[in-house]
Amino acid sequence: MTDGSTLAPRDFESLRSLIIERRGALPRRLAQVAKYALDHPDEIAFGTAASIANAADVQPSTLVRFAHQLGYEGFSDLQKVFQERLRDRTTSYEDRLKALKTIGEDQAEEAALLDGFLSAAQRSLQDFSASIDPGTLSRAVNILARADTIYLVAKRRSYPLIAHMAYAFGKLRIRNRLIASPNGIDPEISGMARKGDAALAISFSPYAADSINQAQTMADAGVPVVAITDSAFSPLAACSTEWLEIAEADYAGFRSLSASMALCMTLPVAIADARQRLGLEY
Amino acid sequence: MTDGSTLAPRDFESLRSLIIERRGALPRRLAQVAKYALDHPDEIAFGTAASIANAADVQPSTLVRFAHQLGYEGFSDLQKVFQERLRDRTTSYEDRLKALKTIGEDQAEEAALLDGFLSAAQRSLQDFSASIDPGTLSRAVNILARADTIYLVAKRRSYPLIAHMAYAFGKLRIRNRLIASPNGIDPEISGMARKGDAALAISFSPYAADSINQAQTMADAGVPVVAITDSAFSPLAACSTEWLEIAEADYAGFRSLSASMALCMTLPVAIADARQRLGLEY
DNA sequence: TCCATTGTGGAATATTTATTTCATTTGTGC
DNA sequence: GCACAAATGAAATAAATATTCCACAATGGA
Repeated sequence: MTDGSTLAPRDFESLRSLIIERRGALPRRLAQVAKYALDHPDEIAFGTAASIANAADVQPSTLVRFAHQLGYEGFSDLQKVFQERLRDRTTSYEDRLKALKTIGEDQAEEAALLDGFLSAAQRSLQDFSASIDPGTLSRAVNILARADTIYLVAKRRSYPLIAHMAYAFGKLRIRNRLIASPNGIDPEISGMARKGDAALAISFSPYAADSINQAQTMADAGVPVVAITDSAFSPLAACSTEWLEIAEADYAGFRSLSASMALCMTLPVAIADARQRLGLEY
Repeated sequence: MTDGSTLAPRDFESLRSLIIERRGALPRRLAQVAKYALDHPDEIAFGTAASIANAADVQPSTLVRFAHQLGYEGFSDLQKVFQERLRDRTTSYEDRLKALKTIGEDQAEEAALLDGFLSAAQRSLQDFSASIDPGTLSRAVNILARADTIYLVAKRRSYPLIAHMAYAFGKLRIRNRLIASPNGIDPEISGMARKGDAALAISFSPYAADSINQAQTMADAGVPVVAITDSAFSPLAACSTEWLEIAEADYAGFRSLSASMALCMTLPVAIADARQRLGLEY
């Protein structure tokens, strides 16, 4: 049954090549399945043998034969490859891994790590790009564009993000106040926010208590809070006026910041744009 | 079983809202499933009741109850909604642009900006991944791994990067000193570096004079300097022992930080690894 | 503190789904 | 046109997966 000489590909791209290569030599029904599989990979990933067989106008048993022909244990085994493709619809791991093999032992260690972080970053970008809701983003920008002063809250892991925003806001001449005092007066600073201002808070699990407190303080004072966080159940989402969700991929125990960073670059520019459009100048 | 008053949502977004809305009123295990479902939608789409139950640390029957609670006929019915979400997930640029066209005028503005920053980030990652030299990276890690204290230099645009490194080094218990004093004693701090220490400096064009000076000071004191910069002609490259080149793509006047950030995540982990491998403990 | 109600784990059951088997058909070389 | 091998369809079987059921635990009100 299984074609001993050929190992079944475990990634979609190799499988694709294999199918294209074999296609000509395949009997009628199997060729029909081959065509269908390449034309409707999503169907293969989600469908059942019966539903796919029906859609491709063959018998379920033909699907199993097709899988065997390519060296898989069965149809389910083949199907997994199609599913993987959707799971990490992102980076072609192969190219990367192949590249890694060509360099020396000792160097490979570091390169592999870098690779891990690069692909986590890539994954984050892709996921975020697919999940962002333009309406929420638009409303968030609108809130911040109308603020007199924007108070910036983020600690620990999120701090680099807000540090960048403080920089960008500065360059764009947008009045802002970073709540990160070396002398411990953060609560007092957040206490200065008043109606007409707005706050931008960033916090990911495990949420820094200080961030939550400061955001809450400002929310209580009637200051609209825009939050960037990683879950609908984040305490930050609870006290915010609008919140943007980002789920970053992680690697080696550190979560990527790339998607968040892209968002943090967007906001200042979008706010500056909105102000110009609305004729708001501060 | 089925809650007659509520119709089960047939699209992911509605379902998502429904889950968020109901979450508070749900019993413990069901709430646990709710959280897991929103945090790992892909798992729900592809997994089996058993595998998901295991991952979410509940019983399969709980999944069925959860589905019933929301008005579905069973878990499989609920799962379909999660699958649909992936089926028509648009990933290609064209689809994305189409999507942009279908959303409102005002919202498109912000979405387009975000899209620009996201793709600049992606480009940076790709370019960097292709251009990095594993040998240089390896040597840089080696220098830093042997340092007693690592002095960190970066201002302005590069500051978020070094801020992250200070965080990561801290978590990994790697002694470091961030040269960013609120009271203006940066020159004095960089003067403290001595043989046995090392410096890590980041600067991109236009190079901040302070960064260059401080790096130079330490280099003069015989401290090895690892630099991250954007050109072979950077003044930072001139005074460094090893330097890593990163050319970030830019958009709307702001350069991406994603590739640099990935590198900045890699270094601390790589250094910690190298120390363990070499038996160096500080 | 007790009872009633709701929630939960785990095993039993039902259902769906993949796989194998086998009789029949189709194609190919002689 | 015959014999043989390969391919195919359809049904039987095996495996997997979802669902239900029930005993027990936790919770909240009297």
